[in-house]
Amino acid sequence: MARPLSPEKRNALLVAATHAVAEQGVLASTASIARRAGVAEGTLFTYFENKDVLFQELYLHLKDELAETIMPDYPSEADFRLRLEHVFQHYVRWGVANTAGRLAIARLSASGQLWDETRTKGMEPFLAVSQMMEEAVQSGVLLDAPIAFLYSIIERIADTTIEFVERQPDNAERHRQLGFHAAWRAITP
Amino acid sequence: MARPLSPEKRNALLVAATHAVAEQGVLASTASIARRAGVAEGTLFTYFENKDVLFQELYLHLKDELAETIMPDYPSEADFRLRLEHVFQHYVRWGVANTAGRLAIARLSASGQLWDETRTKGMEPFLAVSQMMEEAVQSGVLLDAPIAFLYSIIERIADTTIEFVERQPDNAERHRQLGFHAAWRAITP
Amino acid sequence: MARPLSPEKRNALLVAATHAVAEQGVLASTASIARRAGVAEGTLFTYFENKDVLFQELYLHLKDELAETIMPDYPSEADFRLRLEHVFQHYVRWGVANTAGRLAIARLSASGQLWDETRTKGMEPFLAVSQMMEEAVQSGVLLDAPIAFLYSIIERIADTTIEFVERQPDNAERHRQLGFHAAWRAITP
Amino acid sequence: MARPLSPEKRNALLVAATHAVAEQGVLASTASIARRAGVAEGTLFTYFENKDVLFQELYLHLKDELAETIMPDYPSEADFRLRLEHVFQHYVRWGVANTAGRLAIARLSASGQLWDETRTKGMEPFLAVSQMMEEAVQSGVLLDAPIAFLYSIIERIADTTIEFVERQPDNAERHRQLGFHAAWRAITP
DNA sequence: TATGAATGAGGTTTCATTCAT
DNA sequence: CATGAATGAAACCTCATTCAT
Repeated sequence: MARPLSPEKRNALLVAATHAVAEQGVLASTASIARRAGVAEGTLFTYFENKDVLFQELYLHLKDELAETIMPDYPSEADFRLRLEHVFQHYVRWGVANTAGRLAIARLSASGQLWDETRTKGMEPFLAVSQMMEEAVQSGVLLDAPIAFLYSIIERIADTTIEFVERQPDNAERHRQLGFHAAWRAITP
Repeated sequence: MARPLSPEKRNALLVAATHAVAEQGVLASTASIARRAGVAEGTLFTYFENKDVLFQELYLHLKDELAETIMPDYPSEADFRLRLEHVFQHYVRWGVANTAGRLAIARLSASGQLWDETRTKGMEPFLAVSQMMEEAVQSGVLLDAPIAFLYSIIERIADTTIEFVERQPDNAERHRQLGFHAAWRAITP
Repeated sequence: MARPLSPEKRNALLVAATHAVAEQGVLASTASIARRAGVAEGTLFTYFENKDVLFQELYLHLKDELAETIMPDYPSEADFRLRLEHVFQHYVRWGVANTAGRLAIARLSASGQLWDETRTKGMEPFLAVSQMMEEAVQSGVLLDAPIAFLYSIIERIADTTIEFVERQPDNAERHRQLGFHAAWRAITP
Repeated sequence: MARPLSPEKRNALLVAATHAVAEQGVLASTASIARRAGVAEGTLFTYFENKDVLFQELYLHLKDELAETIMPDYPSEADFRLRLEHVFQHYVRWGVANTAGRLAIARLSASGQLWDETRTKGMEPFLAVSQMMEEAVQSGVLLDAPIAFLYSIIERIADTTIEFVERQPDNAERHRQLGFHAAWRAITP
């Protein structure tokens, strides 16, 4: 079966794309991404049909990575607050440890080049979280609002928290607590 | 460069750029912007040195527009909560009435093409707000956190609010109240 | 109105394309055509939307050129044989004087890249000829066959004649007479 | 190169190439030909040194196929007219039954990519025909002209005949007679 | 030998910018 | 100053060919 498609090469391309997009946004050239990944320009196109598709797959890859940080030891039995704090703090942890990934997601998300379908697919791995929030809304623990609204608020406050942890790493712990408290207060009655 | 002959033309270019960037992000071509503005391709470059500069000036222009919505009847004598609510609700009002402008700001802000200097300049018209927040922190009304952190949270919750008002215009009033309450609770002890 | 599109430049591009296509067929690169025409690579695309369109327009341009050789002093009052001989001999004259043009037409025509619409349009300037042939068929001077069939035969014999005139220029006159006699006998009962 | 392992594969490639060239001319990609033949991209190059060589061999292969239709029961003892009619009608028969092959020959022949050597080689299997014509010229049955000229005329009229038989299959017989009569009249005094 | 991923030169086209009009 | 044709670097992508498997 000749040389099989190499997962390492595909990964190298995604990593290269992550950094390129983090730095230059969607203006990053396919040539620069290939160079960074250490493959020929043409090779990029055996792994990704075209630049647009590369961006969609990159977004999904990063979301999956994030999900893998958050979901594995998600405490599905704990109380709502602990579960949310788990999500929040793991989100922040990933964001801090993964500046490029976080930036790339933000750049792609706001670029105007992301397909609706991609955005929707990117939410799938977090299904358990939104289900939990739905329950929490019904039980009166969370504000009576669309969960997308509540989720969005948490996400935004987490993003802000990440930024401040990065700006002042010494105060990391304080910002993370501040951040979660703000988020929790924001979405509870 | 200093005082171009036609403020109308400059404005038409900024309006065109707003819509083009809202739709296609920084990949919008200068030609498409000029066409939209009803001027020749080359004319764009007599009003803006190059594409990068156009983007910086567009960002500042939009921030100024936003400031003009928020600041004129800012109730500098009212209590902190009222002042903040003024800012929040006017921000939301502008955002809802100015989808393209809001999107363009978001796209530029996350594009990786915005200069730090531009970002800083964009905050100047809102000086009174941050001063107020600083006082509020000192007087214990707001959380003891960097005001940039608090401001960022408000901004993000306001953005989220705008999105939901746009998605469900019928529930506009409810979302605006929900939004402000969430923001207020998030940043107060 | 700035610099107007230059007919000279457009013509230079068509001439360059004629020679490039005559030499290398549709594999001729747009870059090589632009270089030959003495313009920048990008300029080609301000005159022709893309390579395909260039080829269609080139074909029509060459057909027009041919028509201008044949049609101006077309003896519409002469008898059928004289009229046909006029067409035949002028066709041959143009072909001999215009090797590149003739080759380019042949290459394009057999390339599989020519649109049906283009082929149809290319026949318009020769309307008077096909009308004459139709009359001649009805009056019994020509074979009772589709005129397209008859026309095609004349064309092919003329092409063959051109080739032999080119191979043996000394026998030009003889070949031209031979060619027309063959054609005339072929299509008359 | 000399004796490839699988004549079936080589043949599949030639058949695939015939159809690909008939449809897209010399712009047909080697990948598309390989796919059509049901072999891997690289395999094409174990059977044909490169794309150019593939085209030359394809042309010769098709000419051989044509020769095999015409030559086997060539009536070498019949009179000139019958012999020529045999050639003409078998040529037409092959062309009608082999649209792709006929088109491929035409595309290659006019592509500008065919080597002179290839064109010459392609005429070899028809040697008997040109010898017969030479005799016929000498005996005064055919026009006193270069036999290449006469042959070319027959070929062109046969091509035209094929086209019209394809366009109007109902009139096949009529067109074939019309065609041969035209050809015969064209080349006899 | 057959496969198809890998390569990178080169193809077409876009586009920011310049400059003749 | 306004125009838009002209420019050519550079973008994306294709594709003939090579080569590891």
